[in-house]
Amino acid sequence: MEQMDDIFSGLNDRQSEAVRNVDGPCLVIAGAGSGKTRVLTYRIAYLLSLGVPAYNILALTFTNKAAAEMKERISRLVGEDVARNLKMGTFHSIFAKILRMESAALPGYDSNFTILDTDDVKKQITQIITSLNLDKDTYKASKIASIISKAKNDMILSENYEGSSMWQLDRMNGMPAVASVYKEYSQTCRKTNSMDFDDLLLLTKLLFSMNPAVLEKYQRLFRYILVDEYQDTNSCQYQIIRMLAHPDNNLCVVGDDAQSIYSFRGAKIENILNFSKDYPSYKLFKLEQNYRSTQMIVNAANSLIMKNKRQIPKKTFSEQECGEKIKIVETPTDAEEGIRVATMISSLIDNGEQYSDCAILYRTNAQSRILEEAMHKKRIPCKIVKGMSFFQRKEIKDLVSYVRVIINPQDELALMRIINYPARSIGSTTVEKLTTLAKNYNLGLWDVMCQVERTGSLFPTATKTKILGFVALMQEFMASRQEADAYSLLNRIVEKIGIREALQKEYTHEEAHEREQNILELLNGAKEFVEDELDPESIYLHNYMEKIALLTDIDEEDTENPNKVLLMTVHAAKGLEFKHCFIVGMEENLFPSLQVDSASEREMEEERRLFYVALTRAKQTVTISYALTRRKWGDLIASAPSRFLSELDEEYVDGLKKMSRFDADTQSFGDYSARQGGFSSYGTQRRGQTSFGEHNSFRSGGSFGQYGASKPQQFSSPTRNTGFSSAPEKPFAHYGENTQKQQQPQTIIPSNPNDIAVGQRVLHAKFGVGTVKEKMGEDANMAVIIAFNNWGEKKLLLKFAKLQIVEN
DNA sequence: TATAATGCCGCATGG
DNA sequence: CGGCATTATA
Repeated sequence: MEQMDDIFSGLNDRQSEAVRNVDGPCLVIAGAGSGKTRVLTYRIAYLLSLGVPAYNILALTFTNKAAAEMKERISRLVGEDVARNLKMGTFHSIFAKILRMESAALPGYDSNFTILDTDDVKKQITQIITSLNLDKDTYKASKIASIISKAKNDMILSENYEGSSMWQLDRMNGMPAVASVYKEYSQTCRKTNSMDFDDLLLLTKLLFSMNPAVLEKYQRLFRYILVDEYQDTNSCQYQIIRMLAHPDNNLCVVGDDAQSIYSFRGAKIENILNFSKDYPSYKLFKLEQNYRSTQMIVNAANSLIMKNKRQIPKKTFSEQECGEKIKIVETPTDAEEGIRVATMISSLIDNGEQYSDCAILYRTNAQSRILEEAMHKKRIPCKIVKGMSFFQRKEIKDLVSYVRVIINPQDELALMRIINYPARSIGSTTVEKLTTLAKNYNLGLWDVMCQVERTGSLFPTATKTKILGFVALMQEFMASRQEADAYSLLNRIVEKIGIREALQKEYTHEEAHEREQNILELLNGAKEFVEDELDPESIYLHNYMEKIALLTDIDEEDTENPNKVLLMTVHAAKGLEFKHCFIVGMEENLFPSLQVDSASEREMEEERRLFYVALTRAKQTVTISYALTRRKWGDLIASAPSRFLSELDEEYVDGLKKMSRFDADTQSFGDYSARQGGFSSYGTQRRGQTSFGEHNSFRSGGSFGQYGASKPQQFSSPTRNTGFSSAPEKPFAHYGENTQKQQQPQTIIPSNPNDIAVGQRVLHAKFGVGTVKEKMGEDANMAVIIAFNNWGEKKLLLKFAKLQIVEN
């Protein structure tokens, strides 16, 4: 216990209470940078010190990174020997292990099931859509995949899908056959002994709810449960936790509702908001002191997040230095934005900072390329985190597919991938015949291949020989998978199938070399895995596969120069911290994303939380930038500053005032377009998105004043420099109305703009009724300032505003 | 059957 | 623009 006293001396009072309170339900609201991981690890150490066996403690995280960090920190506290026995890992990995153990209770599955990644799922669904003769334009695989995923997150099984509200929605959207695709997909998964990521959760939920004895076994095993990032749990995870914690409810959930950013994959912020209802005897601990960021950053972030209505009240604060104000930077183009950021980083370096002190955060991965280019231009070493995941690379997927088939021969996605790669003359006609046979005899593709001798004269002898040769090759691997360790077997596979030779043939020298390096890296990973594994029973290929199936990236920092600027999405940055953060692309239709429905408060609040996450990654400085124009699919489009910028309290921000107003008088936007010269060229218009060119239109939502109508708009005037209204004098003066009233768009019969006069009462689709205060500019640039009842004064361009004169 | 050429479509966010 | 799937051609 003396050791424990030391531990407590490193904690503040709140943290210490949260650590000591081990019995019963407990909710720890951990603000950004408040020492969340510290509390979790110390709590586990404390439990161990009380005599709770390690194997009785279950700790669930969302990311491998978080799990690894926690493992390491606990090992340091209690030693590796003890820490090894903790049940700690991501939801997906822990549940996958349980499902393998209990596969006997899962109809259709055995313990060797394959875990499908998103690409596999899409491929599988594409096949099903084709086989059901559905129109692949109406039924887009990615869309269907996300519908099915959503159904699974909401625990709607394929057999119950028909008649559900989702099914009704499909019908309204002209996709009544999603139900059949879902059914067929589930059957295929079972037939091929495969599960997707959602199944790992859903099937665990089903396993427990349908097998009380199994559930009880795990309830007894997991006597103390800790859940990290509870605000990101979905319905499935929530239910499983609830079941497992029963009846003692020694459940400690840690999270921050202000950082809930995963609703797109089913996370329900209600889970954390309603914890008190689910567990009335719960204890609440709020960690509100931020040890990471300057006061300026914490205050600015608070000023933003207070705009969200749905949240647990808390006041985070910092006792660090006051710090510099947040800087806002405007550039004419996205390319220049990158250069500006690079220049700023260079001057930080000149002042003695390290590259690794800096991170560039963006909303979408698509932004990474141009930033990377800018870094290269300015000779700044950088690394894109998760640009393309290691395991997504073609050569790795190919090799992994061999492993998948060796472990699970029913895995047809993998089998199809490798059946003729590297080329072995089993072409598409042959494969087609084989799949037809499989269908007719209701067998797996692999089974048919094994029995190809019995197919009479269907195949030429040469073809039969090829097939049998492949079968023999694979069987040889299968036979040794319990004997040879993962590394030696993988090595043998690489040699025998001749994948390196195939790469040499396929690609140029350099590219082939790079791809070979990736293969070698996978081999190295396997070698490390085998060497590090202490349990001699867990060094086999399926053990390694289990590990990598749930990995999305590989750590390669150890050997390389770690002093690099990191580029990543805000989502990827969650949980990390950097001395200097550059948040780029802070524009309407990018951040907040184009995809979010401006009218949906729920979605907008999540975007705001995402911005909050971005801000709170920084320890010392935050620089936010946006570009006035941006290339998308090669087309130039206009952007307006993000509405979130105006939501930051001016007190903590530099540059808010200087932001581009685009108003008629300054001609600022016109200047840019002239200088860029790009606007006058002809672009193409696709799918309702407009680019500069034939319509000289732009899809920006306009400025703060107009953001209610921020979806891409099409304007038909050749002048574009005045397409934005000016920012309101007091950006937040009318905030309350903005978020609280979801006004129904009103039907507007636009009056002749020439009839609009000062003093007149007018109706606007978004802003409702207001009085015309001032009329300015001339002709096409004619603008009016209108005082709206609920939205304050707005400056609108007459030709776009669609105003209806209201008779008094 | 293998490779080159063309065409289409995508940009959320991730385990 | 760039990746991937389908088609054209040898």
